[in-house]
Parts: sequence; structure tokens; C-alpha cells
Amino acid sequence: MKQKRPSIKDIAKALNVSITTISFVLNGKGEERKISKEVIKKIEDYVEEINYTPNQVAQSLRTGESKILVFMVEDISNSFFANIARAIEDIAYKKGYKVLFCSNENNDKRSRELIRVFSERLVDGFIIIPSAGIRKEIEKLIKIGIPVVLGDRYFEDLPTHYVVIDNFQAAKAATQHLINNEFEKIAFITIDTPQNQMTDRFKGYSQAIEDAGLESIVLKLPFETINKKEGITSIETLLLKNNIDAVFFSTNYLTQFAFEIIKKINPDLVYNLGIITFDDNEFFKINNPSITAVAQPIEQIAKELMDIMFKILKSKDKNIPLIQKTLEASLQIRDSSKNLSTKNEA
Amino acid sequence: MKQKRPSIKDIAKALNVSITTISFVLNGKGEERKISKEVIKKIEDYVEEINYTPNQVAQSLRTGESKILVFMVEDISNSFFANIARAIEDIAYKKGYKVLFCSNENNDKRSRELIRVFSERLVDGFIIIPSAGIRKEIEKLIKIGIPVVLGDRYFEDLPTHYVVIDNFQAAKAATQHLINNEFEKIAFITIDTPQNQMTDRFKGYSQAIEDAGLESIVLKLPFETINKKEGITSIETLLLKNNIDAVFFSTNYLTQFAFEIIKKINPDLVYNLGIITFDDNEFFKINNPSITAVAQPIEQIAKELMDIMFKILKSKDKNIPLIQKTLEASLQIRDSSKNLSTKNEA
DNA sequence: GGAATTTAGTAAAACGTTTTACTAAATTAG
DNA sequence: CTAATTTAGTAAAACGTTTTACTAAATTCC
Repeated sequence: MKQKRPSIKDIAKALNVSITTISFVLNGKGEERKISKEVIKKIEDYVEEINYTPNQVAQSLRTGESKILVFMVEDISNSFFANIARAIEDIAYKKGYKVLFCSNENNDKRSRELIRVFSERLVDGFIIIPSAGIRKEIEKLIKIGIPVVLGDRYFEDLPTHYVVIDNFQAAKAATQHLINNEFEKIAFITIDTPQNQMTDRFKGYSQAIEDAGLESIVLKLPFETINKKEGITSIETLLLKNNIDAVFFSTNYLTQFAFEIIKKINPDLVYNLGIITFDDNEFFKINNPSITAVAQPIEQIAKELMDIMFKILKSKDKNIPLIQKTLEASLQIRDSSKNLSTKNEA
Repeated sequence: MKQKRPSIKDIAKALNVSITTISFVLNGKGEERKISKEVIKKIEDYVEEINYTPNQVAQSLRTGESKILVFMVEDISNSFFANIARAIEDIAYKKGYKVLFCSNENNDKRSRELIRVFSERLVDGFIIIPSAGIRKEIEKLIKIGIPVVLGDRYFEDLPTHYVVIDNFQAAKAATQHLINNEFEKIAFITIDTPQNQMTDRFKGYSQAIEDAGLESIVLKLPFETINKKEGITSIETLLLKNNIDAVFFSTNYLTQFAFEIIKKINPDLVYNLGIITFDDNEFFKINNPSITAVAQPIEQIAKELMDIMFKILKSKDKNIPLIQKTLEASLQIRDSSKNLSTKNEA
């Protein structure tokens, strides 16, 4: 059933030229290697005619390059990562690279497994949104000379290339925005993780709260409790007990998760509460109320990640100085951060 | 910088055994090939010790298998596709396959380009959500013996494996649901494409409307006008002129697009209009009003796609009979399809 | 005790490229 | 006219596997 694709050897036989000559011509080294115009033309025409394309696996074996990159995220179905993925894909394909996507579920075991699977000299580089405990594996990849760029977070004690946003400032600004709108009992709901994208957001919130002399109300949910009973009750009790007037969610899936709970408690609650979420998307814009969100610069993140990756790839074996980018997020102010109750008082 | 990974040859030298023997042992053919227990142990221990893993590129070249699949969708950042992708990823990795995702933007030129890039004997199979005009390319892939499974839609005149849903029934049921809720001027907003996932939805709508003796109000938007001025005015005029009381959107990105317009026209309009959308997601559930949606069985779609793919892969060169699955969608009934005005009258 | 069989492996080809090192013929230099 | 150089290529090794075909030694058979 499977047809045999033509190889260089077949061309060589058909044209009565050597394999070497064909390889040179195909790689644009014809002139340089003093192959005559006629032979070049003959080869090019024939290649065109039979629609030959080189076997990439053989090329990879010989050159050690696969032109494949890995983009490892928490969850490719999460809109934040899916959007970055889409942007990365575009950039990669333009440069002749393909991208393998995989989801590590922010889980160390799975991350390790994925790294193991891919590091078998199949891929040219890794762009990784790392889970908390894979510092060693990342270090090892770098040590054996595989290009690695981290995104969204990094390891404080491991010098790597990375692209992140200024989570502290973004979270601080978002919290201040709530404070400026005269919310006074502002809760921060976050994931219980030591990863710095989250701890920085927490610090930003804390700083703003402290500066304003307000009460810090924090719920740190373990990742595993999201969409589970345990998580539901935690959020319920926070919302019901503390007389909260605003909530700042540290990431989009928390917001999604909490919204269902809020709606169940009281469909009107969502209008009375000040709400800001980290990570913007189309739906926050069209929601009622529209949701104020900290928007990360998706396109720019993707571009910077890939810029760094290509720089490393181009530098071949020479070590290049660390590139560490911190981008700015922007607050998309919408209905959910308006304070209706103070308006009444005023 | 780049360390040389150990190869079989290195092991052979170190253990003073032949390459062949090692290959047999590594592939579990030790016993079968009468390699002694001691040698097997020696090899396995050493492999473990130096943490050897075979070079997959070399394996691919030799065996002709890459263990890589391509999943080509319209847009990987669309939640529908991103969710299928996530499910496919899980299934693939469990079976030792990797998945290259790519977005064809439902565009023929891009689809062709992507197929060309991948068909260079790099990948073992294609799962494709095809754009309208790539019948020929699909046919060619199949002819040269590369496994192909189509999803979401197929070509009526090309016998292929595929997994789709019963779009006609789903759309008919959704429309009937609106009719049962006493909506009377029900518009259908869809994409102007000959692809059967869309035409079947249109037929389902039409059938239900005709059966009920209602007026058919249809807007077919060219794909390119989405998120463009042209599309905005089309939707605006439809909504304003026709005295519509309900809208059925044929796909999720249309709904997203239209919602912004609806909100701009009149923030209350979204409450007064009956709304159903094709393709469910988390946000439709938490939206105000929550949006009634035709939910496609994501996990099941992914599973069937991969089942078929693995069946083809396992069958090697023998042709297997066509597998064509049509799954059922389910209507997730929520607030947006309740008819508030009729309640007032009643 | 010699032939047949089994055991325990091994040598070498092949997959399809790239690339280094080579060469015979043509041309140029002096 | 000869030596040096340039032209226009080619042969063969290498990348790291898998697999076919082979073999020498040990064992079994009769």
C-alpha cells in the first residue's frame, strides 16, 4: 500500500549524477561547489517534476536537528495557554519549525515524564511553563546543551532564559484599582503554590492592601481542590462568612470555578461584588457584568519566547548571555470593578 | 557544549558485545533470540546505569515510524478545538505517540501548506478538521498510504474515515426547543461555507422552522468578516430590522462575536432575546444569562478519532474498511432560551 | 562418533541524508 | 611546454538504529 517516496538515490540514478551533487544543489550550494548551470537546472527541474522533498528524518539524523520545538504548558485547553500556543505556532511555522504541545497539569511527575519522552534527541528546544518541582530536570536539560526558555514563572535559584510579566505590579495595580473604587473588604483567592508568578501576585495584593491599611483576606486553594468539593466549600465559606465586598482572583480558572459557586449562592451576588481576575479573555468582556481583568500581553509573550529560542538555536554551541524579560500586563477595566454600594452612599 | 549521548555502539564497546545483541535485548527479543540470561542482565544493567535511551530519529529512519501524529484544526485557541486537542494529547501520550498541533484557519492555502510540510514522511498519521477545498490533498494523502481521519466534517464524495456529530438533529432539536418556548421570529446566524457541519445545522434549523410554519430568517456570514466591520453591520442590521425574538448561532466564535455587538446595541437585549449557541463551554455556563448550548461530546469525539487512528496504524499496509462515526450532541438548557415575554402574556 | 540441530551470538546492509576528502580534466601562469 | 590552479564533479563515511543472513561452538540424535 505504502508507496516508496523517491530518494536522492533515485534522482541520482535517473539523472546519472552523483548523490553528492544533488545534495549540494538542493541545499543551494550548487554555485559555491562549482556545479555547472546545466546540471543545476537539470536537477532542479527533475526534482520539481517528480515533486521530490527530502526525508526529514534522514536529515535530522545526519544534522542532529529536528526543527521541532516543544511547548509545555499547564493545560493546553486553558485559554491563556491556548492563545500563546496559537501565537507560538505561527511564529514557529514561519521559520520552518514545528511545535509539539503538551500539558503538564502543573504536575511534577507528568512534567518529568514529558521531558524524558522528548529529550531523546527528538526536539531542538523546549519552551516550558514549569511546574514547581522540576528545577533539577530543567537544569539537566540546560547542562546537556538543549535550549530551554521558561515562561510565566522561573526558578529563583536557577539561571535560565525566561519571559514573565511583572506580576507584583500588575496585582498591586489591580488591588489599588479596587481600593480606589472604595472597596474595603477585598479578598484574594489564589492557588497554594510556591511558584513565583503566584507569590508575586500575592505580594502585589498584600502591598496594596497594607499601603491602604486594609484587612488582608486570603484564600490559598491547593491546585487539586479546584473543581472539587473541598474547593467549593472553601470558597463558599470565604464568601459567606467574611462580609467581603470584592474579590481578586489570581488566575483565570479560579475565576471560572468561583463564578459557578457565586451564582449558586446567589445569582445577584456577582453584581454586588467587586471582581477582578488575572488573565483576560473574550468571555470576560461579554459577560454580565463584564469582568475587569489583568490582561497579559499574549502576542508579545509568544514573540519574546520565540525570539529567545531562535537566538539560542542560532548561537549553536556557544553559550549566550541569559535573556530574562519582564513584560507589563494591562488592567482592562470593566463593570465588575465598579462599586455600586458606595455610589448609593454618595 | 552539546554532550554526545551514548549510542548502542558505545554500549557495545563498553560491554564487548555486538550491536545486534544489544538491539535485540532492548527490543525485548532477548529470549526469543537465545541471548543468555547473563548477557541480557549485563546489558540491561548497563543501560540503566548510563541512562541510555535510543535515538528516536535513528529509529524512525530505520523503521519508517515517527510516533508523531498531526492534529490539524481551524484554530487551536478556539475552546472547542483546544479541548479536543487536550483529550487527544492524553490518549496519544499514553500510547507513546506525540502530537503536532496546527491551525489551518479554515483556509485552503494554509491547509495545503501544512499538509505539505508534514507529509514529508515525518508523521505517522493525520487527524484533520478540513477546510472546504482540500479534498484533493486529503485524497492524495490517503492514496500514498498515510492514515487520515477527518473530524467535525467530511467530503461527501470522498470515502474517508471520519468522526462527526449529528448536526442536523442537534440543530433541529435546538430550534424546536426555541419554538417550544414560544419564540416566533428565530434567526439563524451561520458561516457562509459549503462544509457539511454547517449546512447540516442549517438544514436542521430550516426543517424545524418549516415544520412549525415559522419564518426562516438566516444570516450567512463569510468567515473573513468575523470580527470585522462588515460582519458587525450585517449582524446589527439583522438584529435591528427584523424584529427578531431569538437567535441560534451555528458556532461558538459567532456567538462570541455577536455578543459584543448585542451588548453595544443594548445591554438589556441579551436578556430579552432567546439565545442558543452551538458548542458549549465553561463561560456559557457562568454567563448572565447563562447560555443554552448544543454541547458536543468532546471526550468521545477525541476517543473515537484516536481509536480509528490507532486501528489504521495497527493494520499497517492492509486496507481496513471505512469507519464513519456520527455521535450525538446534547442540548444544555440554560437561561438564555427561556421566553420571558410569553410568560408576561400568559 | 559423526551428522543434525540448537545455542548464543555476530557481521553487515539498510534507512536517506550531509559532508569531507578526493580526483580527473580543463585552464591558466610563467 | 610544464606546473599550478581551477573546474566540475564523485566516493565513501557518518548519523544510530533494526534486521537479515550468517557462524562457530555446544548439544543431541541414532
